[in-house]
Amino acid sequence: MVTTSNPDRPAAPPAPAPSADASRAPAADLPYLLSRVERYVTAGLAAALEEAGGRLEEWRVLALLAEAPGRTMSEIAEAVFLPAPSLTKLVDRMVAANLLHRRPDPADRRRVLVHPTERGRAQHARLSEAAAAERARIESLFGREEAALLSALLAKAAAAADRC
Amino acid sequence: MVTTSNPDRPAAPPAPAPSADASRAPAADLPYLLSRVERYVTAGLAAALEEAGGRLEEWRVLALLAEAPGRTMSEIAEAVFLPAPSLTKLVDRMVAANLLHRRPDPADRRRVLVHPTERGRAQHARLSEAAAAERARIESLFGREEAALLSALLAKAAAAADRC
DNA sequence: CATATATCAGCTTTACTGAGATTG
DNA sequence: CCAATCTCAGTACAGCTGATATAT
Repeated sequence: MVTTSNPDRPAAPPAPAPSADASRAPAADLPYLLSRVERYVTAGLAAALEEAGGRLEEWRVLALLAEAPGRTMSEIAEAVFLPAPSLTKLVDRMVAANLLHRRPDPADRRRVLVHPTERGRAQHARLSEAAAAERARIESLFGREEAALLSALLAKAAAAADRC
Repeated sequence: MVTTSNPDRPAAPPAPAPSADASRAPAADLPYLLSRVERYVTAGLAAALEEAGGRLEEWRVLALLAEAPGRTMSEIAEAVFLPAPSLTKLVDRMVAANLLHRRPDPADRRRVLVHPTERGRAQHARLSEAAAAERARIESLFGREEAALLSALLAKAAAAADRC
């Protein structure tokens, strides 16, 4: 060990400061916890979808269009957390795979409306099974009531963020 | 093009299905809401830190080491959500900027223990001011009680995930 | 000898940026 | 003429994978 006369050791590694105010500690603040839980949940969902033969972003696009077909590229990009150029490439691939097709918006021909194909809907149904199973696993892990409360709080937070 | 008699139009774009069970809708499920709120909060935090002259990952490393200096690369990587090779490069840059220094672990010389320098601690203090201001903004936007409840639920969820 | 830690190196993917084309 | 939408091209950065060096 030697300890090398190092003055930088105010806390033990496993339990840093349980008595002090936890609002200062990175492990307890809201942004950090959000990132940590989001990473865990998203990684699990991505793994479940991968095992079912799809990708997370692909499933998000299909789920959005299953809910309401005919969205513009801008709307889709915002909803699936992708920058516009990245979404263009993703949709290119999904069109090539016969999961989507593009159609110019008759009301504003600058826009392109994206629709799922028959195969896209089938893929969405297949992937949604895997997603539902994973969601059930997460809810059971977190606790049904806690998960429901968490969703409600996050929905309120998202709405507040949308209002700016 | 050619309209091609396409039967793909089951729902209207603006209000898809307000009466049906919302558990199926992507906009209401836990993984999606987590990602959405996490993106918003993280983007705001990153912007605040950028304005204060730092980067998000850099601040996370400094905050972790302020709490408990002398962590290994593996521990840091896990805590700041970076793959090991990326963290190596980040620590390289921070060492070059005189924010950190590496020291071989005397107890296990495969390991490297990373410590903040004086300048690193000063940078951490500076960035933490910006982070605290942004956190206060978020808590006020979400509501103090809601934010506190959200943090508590996320902490429980993170603990459950850690237990596997 | 097998395992763990950290780094390196090559490849791939993605994001970012600014430009261009089309339409409103 | 200006703004908005989408796409494209070029650059830079990050991630992934496997390999390497060192130490346990």
